[in-house]
Amino acid sequence: MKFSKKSEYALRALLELTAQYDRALLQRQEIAKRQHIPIEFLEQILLALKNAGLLASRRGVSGGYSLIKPPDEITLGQVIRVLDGPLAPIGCVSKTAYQKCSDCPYAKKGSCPIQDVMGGVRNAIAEILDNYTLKDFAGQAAKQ
Amino acid sequence: MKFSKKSEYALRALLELTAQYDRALLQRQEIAKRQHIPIEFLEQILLALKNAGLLASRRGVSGGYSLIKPPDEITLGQVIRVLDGPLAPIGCVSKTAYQKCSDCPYAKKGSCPIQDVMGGVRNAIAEILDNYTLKDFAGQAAKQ
DNA sequence: ATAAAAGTTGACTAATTCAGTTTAGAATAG
DNA sequence: CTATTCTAAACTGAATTAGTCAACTTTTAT
Repeated sequence: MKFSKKSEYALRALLELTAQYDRALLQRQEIAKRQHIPIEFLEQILLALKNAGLLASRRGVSGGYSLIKPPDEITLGQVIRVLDGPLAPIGCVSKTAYQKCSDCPYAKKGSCPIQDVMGGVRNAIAEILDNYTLKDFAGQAAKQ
Repeated sequence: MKFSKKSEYALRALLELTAQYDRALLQRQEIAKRQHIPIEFLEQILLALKNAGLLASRRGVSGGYSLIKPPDEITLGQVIRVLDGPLAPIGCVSKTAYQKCSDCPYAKKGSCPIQDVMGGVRNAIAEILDNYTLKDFAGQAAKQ
């Protein structure tokens, strides 16, 4: 029931990119240095975020990465789903990646006690992460 | 961010043991058959639950397993921690198994934006699972 | 034009975890 | 005694995690 290092690094990298929003591009070297993230691993993460439509990048001498949308339009839920997949603790209660359970004896019946409680858990998690934006997130960091 | 099969099977097995509470012992064979769980894998799980002090067992001809406490004194949170470890999505916000983060640049400062939000997530999950007992859980199943 | 900086892509790997199997042993009822 | 049932631990194959490495391609300052 843990988030991966990828998600954690992604959030830390986005903290830097949020602080830099509307200013110059930020290079992966700089992000890696400030957040102590192995640069080659960070690369993979930034690429995934780019492919998910959250970041823009420019190559060449003064290239780098930037947020493609304002920080208050990107939620932590979006970010984590890119790196770690669905938030739901079991497949059969996921809203973004539902998977029916094959071997569960309650699957055929009207309802399932596990689904009931795990559905509640997934909603509680999503309620927080889908309503918490990078702006909120970086606001916390800036207050220090 | 998923629970393991072990946790799921454990909950399903405990559903059977709860229904059987205060009656004869229930054998792993029977549990495996009713819940479609591979019996050798189920064994491991029952053993873990026993070692955690949730089940009693007796060997021999009419042996089997039973709950060691009334169903309303066992929470899903307890069960899941036995099989999957702490509920917290990252180590540094766990209450039952805190681990300080080594490489995070916020670790030394007063507070960390990741800890703030992930602490909220951990509390939301624990709020549900630590207040939901096997009795509640099996009550859902019985209503079908 | 060209070299250097920077991002892109994909393959690779070591360690760990997951899900399950196998084997051997110990307790108990009849 | 012996069949039944739990106990315990080692083992395995597949998948995932957390990186690393090498070989590009693109951009742009000079």
